[in-house]
Amino acid sequence: MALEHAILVSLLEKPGSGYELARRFERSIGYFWNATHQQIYRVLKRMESDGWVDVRDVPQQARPDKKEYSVAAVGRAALSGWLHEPIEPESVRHDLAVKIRGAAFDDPAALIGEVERHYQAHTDRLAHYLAGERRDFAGPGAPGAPDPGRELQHAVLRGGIAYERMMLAWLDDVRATLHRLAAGR
Amino acid sequence: MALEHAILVSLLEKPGSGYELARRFERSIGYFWNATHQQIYRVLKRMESDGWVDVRDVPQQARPDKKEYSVAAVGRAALSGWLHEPIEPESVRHDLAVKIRGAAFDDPAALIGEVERHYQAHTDRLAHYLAGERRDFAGPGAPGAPDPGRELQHAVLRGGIAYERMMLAWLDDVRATLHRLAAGR
DNA sequence: CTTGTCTATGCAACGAGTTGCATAGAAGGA
DNA sequence: TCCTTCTATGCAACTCGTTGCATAGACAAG
Repeated sequence: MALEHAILVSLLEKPGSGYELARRFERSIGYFWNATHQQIYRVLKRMESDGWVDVRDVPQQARPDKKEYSVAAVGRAALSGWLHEPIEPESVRHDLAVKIRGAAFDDPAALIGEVERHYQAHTDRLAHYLAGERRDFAGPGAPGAPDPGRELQHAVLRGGIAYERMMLAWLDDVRATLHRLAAGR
Repeated sequence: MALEHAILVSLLEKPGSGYELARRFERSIGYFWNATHQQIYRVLKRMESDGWVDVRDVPQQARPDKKEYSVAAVGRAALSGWLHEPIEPESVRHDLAVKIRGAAFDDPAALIGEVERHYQAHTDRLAHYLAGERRDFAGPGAPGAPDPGRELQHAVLRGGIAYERMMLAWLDDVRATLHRLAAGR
């Protein structure tokens, strides 16, 4: 399991509450790792009792008080340990691929709308990534030594961009295939 | 949940036992959907009691008897229903992306070996896909009307190939970034 | 001759992840 | 004024998925 490690990374980048983490997972981080607030709260509790994170009560006006979490030494060590052990071939789950193969036993043309919806969703996501890239990684970076955090975040973002572009090309291919099958019946 | 639907598609393509399904999930299908034999057996039980699949006892010599499952009318209808309802933005989980961002708080250079291992794994997978493509989709196809099943399986395979190529390019990019960071310290 | 692998199915226990619900004050729109 | 949304945390119940183990005959390698 790596949700705890994803949380550690996110908290190292910037400490925050469970709620804030959930929002980050919805936005930036959620594009390569997602989790609901329930999961995050539960895991944070465990991480706290294991001494991986420290908590600090932050009173607020005009909104509920929050608990701000930050990474403790033990958590940093745990992350380091995880980083040094190999991980394996991520298990993939592409619902759409199952649907496409399933369409052979149903009406292939009925999938065209679905594929177009996905095309649109990936177009939006790509635009969002590109906007983020322009915003955060436009200039040549600060003078002097490169900031590893910034460089690595950019590398992950470039992966997201490459993924979306690949998906768009493939979805276009799939759409053409579905049209061809619909025409040739 | 769509494991049941993945099983339906696989059984429509070819009826088989739980064991055989598990092997298919390890091989071809498993590249875009994975499941262990336990999960498959449990889900098959439920699908059977729901009338989605039919079972047939097949005695064998020199090996244990098996139960061959095939899709029943109810299962076909269930699949059709699922195919017609929209599915949503697959939740992605890229352990490696978490590791890369985490490396900023540890030693980036220590990740180079890991990235190279993944590069090798994706290279192997790409070779496997390409071999499958040559084997199954080399010729111009049977004369006359195109076979939807064949066409759609090929479209999914092209997706796998595009994915692996994208991953290889990105991993190369990541490796270069890590080298750059390791040098500039 | 023993050990290991392959086929084939399954139970039990656990951990991961989802869904529904509850609370509660502040702010903004119909 | 009422309804919804946002912030913030959490419980309870459930389903999904993984891991370890068990059985058992056939066959191949050491």
